[in-house]
Amino acid sequence: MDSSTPNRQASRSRDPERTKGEILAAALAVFAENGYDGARIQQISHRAGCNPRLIYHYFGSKDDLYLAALRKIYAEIRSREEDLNLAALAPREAILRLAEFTFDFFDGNAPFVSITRSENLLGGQYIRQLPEINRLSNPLIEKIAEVLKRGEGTGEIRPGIDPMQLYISIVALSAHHINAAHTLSATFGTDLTDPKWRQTRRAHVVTLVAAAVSKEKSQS
Amino acid sequence: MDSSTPNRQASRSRDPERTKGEILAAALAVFAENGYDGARIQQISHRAGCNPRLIYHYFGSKDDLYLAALRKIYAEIRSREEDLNLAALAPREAILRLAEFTFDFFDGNAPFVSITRSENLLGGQYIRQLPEINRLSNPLIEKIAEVLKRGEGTGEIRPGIDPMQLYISIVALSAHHINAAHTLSATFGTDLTDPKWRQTRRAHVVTLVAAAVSKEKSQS
DNA sequence: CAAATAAGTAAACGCTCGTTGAATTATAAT
DNA sequence: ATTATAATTCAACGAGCGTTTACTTATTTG
Repeated sequence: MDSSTPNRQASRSRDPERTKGEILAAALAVFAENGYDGARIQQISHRAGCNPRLIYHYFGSKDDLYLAALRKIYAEIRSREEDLNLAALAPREAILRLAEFTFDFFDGNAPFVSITRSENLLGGQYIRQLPEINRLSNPLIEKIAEVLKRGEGTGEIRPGIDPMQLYISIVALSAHHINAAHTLSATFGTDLTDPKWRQTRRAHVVTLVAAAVSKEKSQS
Repeated sequence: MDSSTPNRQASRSRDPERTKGEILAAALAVFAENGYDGARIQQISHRAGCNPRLIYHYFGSKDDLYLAALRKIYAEIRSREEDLNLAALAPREAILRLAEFTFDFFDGNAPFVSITRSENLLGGQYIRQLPEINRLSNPLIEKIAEVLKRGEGTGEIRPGIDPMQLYISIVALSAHHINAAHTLSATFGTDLTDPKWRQTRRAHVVTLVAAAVSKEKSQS
């Protein structure tokens, strides 16, 4: 009706895909900043610039939205993982490249680290509903195993290193100072979020990994 | 016993110290299991076997109770830290002992790991109110620095290792598989909470730290 | 013993938040 | 245009939870 123009704010243009995407992106940010329990539906909808009702229209519930966010960040990791071409590198170089890649990935993806933290706080009850994550992660371990085996053959790499243990160690060294940045910063009186500190940390981690996998020269 | 002297013998129904202690212990467990937001006052009081009102009677608010729990777990770490006598050990042995100690400490203190996780999720807003934690942690770094310096002198330890970076690495290697047990278990299809796996992990971490700090034999 | 004080209880208030019913408006098809 | 469909909005419900008021009961003190 043109007789009574509603004076309310101009309504959103209709673009379900964009709205859906904006909700998911906002959810990712809010869940990352506040965790599952701390995140507010209102906050997410506000950040997405939409009505709270739309979240239920498109995603059903807070749980399902969280699941979608979880699925998204792991999909992103998966796609990045494929960029790694470990088989084409010399064994020792491959491990170092993996360490650098992993460090930089976490360093530039605070939401991933945060949501992972939240999910672990919840006892993994949501990630357990996403069986595809397991299927997509095993190939990486196999690639690492292949690199280690190759390195043992050439004598570059100390034998007996378990690929999954090594990868978890690389993840640990790359993620924990982000995961526990606030408590560690308070504990040691140093700002672990400072880019300079992160740079120093990166060098330390790479050096440590290099020393850990390199074969020692005939310890007598 | 003199009947006129105030006797501290506990009466079943009235024992403020015991009640206070039970509330704090219950709070620790519940905060650890559910995080700050997920923890329920009712749940804590039920676990403590007391009326919810008593939590406010003794601690004031949920925030203050959480602060008390946070203070308690760090006090426990502090007291255990003192058991370490790094200066009395050979440099390389001292580092390995520190790694073992740290690993075992986290392995046996799930509440500490969990509450630390919760605190980081909250942006460190509570630990920032406990400045004593910093004062009590710096001595450890200084001890590590002394050990590393000594090790450089004897040639046992590779020069140039930063003590805080090393300690954070040890913490990372010891804590991350606990912190992220659920997501990593789901990701790799392996139960990281299994005691056998933890045993394997322990050996891997110690070996890795040993290789990382040991001086390489004249790499040309 | 009587008064004072502290421990412990019962019940509800007020607010927040996830969620939903139902109306409204824009877009697409007939 | 008319109709159908789906996107969007509005307002409110109902449950849960931190917190508080007011009360009861035990212990201590003079």
